Amino acid sequence: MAKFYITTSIPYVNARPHIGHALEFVQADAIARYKKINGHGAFLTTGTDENSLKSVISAQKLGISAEELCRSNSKLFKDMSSAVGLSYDAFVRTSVDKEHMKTVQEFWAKCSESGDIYKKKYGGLYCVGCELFYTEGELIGGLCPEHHTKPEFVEEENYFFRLSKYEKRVMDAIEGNAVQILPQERRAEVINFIKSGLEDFSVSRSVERAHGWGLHVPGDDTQVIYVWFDALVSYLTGAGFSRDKDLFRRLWPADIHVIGKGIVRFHAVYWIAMLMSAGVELPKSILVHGYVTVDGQKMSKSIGNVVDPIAISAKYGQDAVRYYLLKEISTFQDGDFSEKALKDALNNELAGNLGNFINRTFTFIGSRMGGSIKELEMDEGRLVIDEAGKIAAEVDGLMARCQLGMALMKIMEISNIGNRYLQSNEPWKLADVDERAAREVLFACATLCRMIGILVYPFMPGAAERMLGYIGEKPSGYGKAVEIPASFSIKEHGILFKKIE
RNA sequence: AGCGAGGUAGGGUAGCCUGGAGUGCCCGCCGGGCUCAUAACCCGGAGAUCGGAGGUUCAAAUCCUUCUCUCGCUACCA
Repeated sequence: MAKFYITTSIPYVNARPHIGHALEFVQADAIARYKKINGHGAFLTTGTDENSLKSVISAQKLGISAEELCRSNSKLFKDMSSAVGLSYDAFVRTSVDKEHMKTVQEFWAKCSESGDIYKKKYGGLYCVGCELFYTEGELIGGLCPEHHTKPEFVEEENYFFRLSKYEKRVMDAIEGNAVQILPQERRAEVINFIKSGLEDFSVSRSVERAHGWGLHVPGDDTQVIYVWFDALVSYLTGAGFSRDKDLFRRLWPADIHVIGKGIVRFHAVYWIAMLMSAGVELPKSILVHGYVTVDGQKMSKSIGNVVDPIAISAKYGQDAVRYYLLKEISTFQDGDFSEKALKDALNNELAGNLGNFINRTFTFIGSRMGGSIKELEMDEGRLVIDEAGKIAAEVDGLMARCQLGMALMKIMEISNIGNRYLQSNEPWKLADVDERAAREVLFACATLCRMIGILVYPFMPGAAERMLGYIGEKPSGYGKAVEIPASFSIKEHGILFKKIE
């Protein structure tokens, strides 16, 4: 049975979800839905990363327990998932999910059995205020960039992971595209990084330094597992690593990890080596998106321009937000979010162009054709359908390469073709002179509407379902998009996208 | 500093690999048309020395060299 396993990264819970998180969720979801609808039995895992020291510190600042902070913020991420329509199959909460804890410890044990985990003294410049180690380069004038105090040298015995041992094998996996990294620039970055040599890294912290928060190292109560080691393993947890061996065998290896550019190394180097060590198959690809600015500025609390995806979805609708994120923001590069641009996209492109095309077609069939229309010999209509069909094929090709924005742009072209076709043939005039010719135009337009509905489903599932519902259909595989139905019978239809303001 | 990516009309992009009239798309702007439709839609127009300079070529946004500017990565940091 075909399968497709896809993951999002699991966000930290020390802050609320922002539009950047939404971008990643929506990208992953669009790919997952595309696969699902085309018969690939997609399975999507997401979750929240809760075992970080930052959870404790943020909770302290708020005067609540870490458990409470994790619970409430994790819920916000779940809320955001429904707000943007992320159709996940597993949601891993790393601090409460028993399966996850079990998986992490099993995974740790496997790496340990391979002889890749050992104890070593680790010393570094430690800022008591931040409760973090800093590298020389991060300090400003030898002082902590946050607190402007001089960090002290602290030594601690930690467990280390033998990353160095896997240098060559990781390089081979990346260079040989056993693990494919998209886009190419990121792949080059990773290769460059590996070339500079891989050093072992610390995979545990003392319980004191972690404030007792986090998962214990198996057989050592004085140490907790480093958050990265823990968070990455959530991908296995979601797939059923220790819960359901059959499921795991079917799902793993992951087909795509969708991540942000800031965490490429952890996935493309650390994670790959960890999996090698544990004797688990490698993920097939890693899709790296960029960061989102807001009105041209970096999002930050101090500027106060952090965009809340839940609120924005409530205001403009899930489909419009998904449309904007997927089309206006490049799949791979940084992009900008502005509420004005979102509103313009909704009003002009979704309502004006797409929604209006659907509406004028179906309304006309309703008022002049008695609500239904049968296939007939077509001449120009056939050409128009073929032209749109070519675009549909291109969309499929773009999706296969995860070119989401381009694919969506192509779909919108079909709506353009439809509007143009209507305008140049004027069926509202034609119907009085040549009823058959008018029917041909409308039949072709209805075919385009259906095509759009099927193609657009991964991007805007809600709108697609409504669109197809007007003709009594449900979303289906892309192969069906180019079929020409024997007839259309228009059910009641409403306004697909309402303009705002 | 090293490595990587990029600089195309007011803004955002595609085209570059596999040279062939600046070719396309979205937003914005100007003019016209239409009235089936969500004051939507359609057509036309203005606006670019395709970052600068050299070179290869009958021909360069596209290939080569160089300069310049922007951005990313350079280890324990979501």
